[in-house]
Amino acid sequence: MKLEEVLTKKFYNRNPQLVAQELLGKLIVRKLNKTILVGKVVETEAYLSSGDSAAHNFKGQTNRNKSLYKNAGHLYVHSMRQWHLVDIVTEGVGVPSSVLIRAVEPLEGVEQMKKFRKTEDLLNLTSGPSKFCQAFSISKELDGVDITESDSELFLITNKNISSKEISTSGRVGISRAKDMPLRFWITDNPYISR
DNA sequence: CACCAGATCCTCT
DNA sequence: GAGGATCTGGTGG
Repeated sequence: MKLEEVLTKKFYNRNPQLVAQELLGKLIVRKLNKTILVGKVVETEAYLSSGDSAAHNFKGQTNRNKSLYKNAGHLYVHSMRQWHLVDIVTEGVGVPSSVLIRAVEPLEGVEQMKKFRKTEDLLNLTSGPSKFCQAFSISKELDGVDITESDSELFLITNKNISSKEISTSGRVGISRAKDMPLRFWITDNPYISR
């Protein structure tokens, strides 16, 4: 059995609450021309396919959110003011649910991340959804990309499992509607959590 | 075409 | 903890 495996469509093709929790502790790998960046996922949020007024699909499909309607394991990259945010699509084609990557712990390629972020502060490199996108050079070019192949520009691999006892939960942050749904998950006491 | 909301970040108090 | 910077897509006239 291999120690590391690329997370497959099967992994992502489940409800977003479950995927959001199971993504914690997984390694996210970004392949660039000359560098490989690796981080450990430490904070996520789930967005639901229906009944979730904070989700971008709440009012139906538009040009902006069309990637959410793709199959499990595609990226949905959108812009927030001058920044970017990235979700991984969960569940099947036409079911627009996803998991937002809110924070990771930098593991490899830290020097490159510092350049992208224009800071030397390790704790400030990836401790927020747009900080992470900056550090990992994620922008609209990756919108709609399939990340279930090991030759993807971005993919996730298995890692030591996080037990449910190490996971904390709260309402999602930075949104004005559906604030109270307990859909934010993070690894308790990890120093790279946002806010 | 104008308006506005928004899954953020950064710099001060 | 508050306020400003600053950009893009959606909606309506």
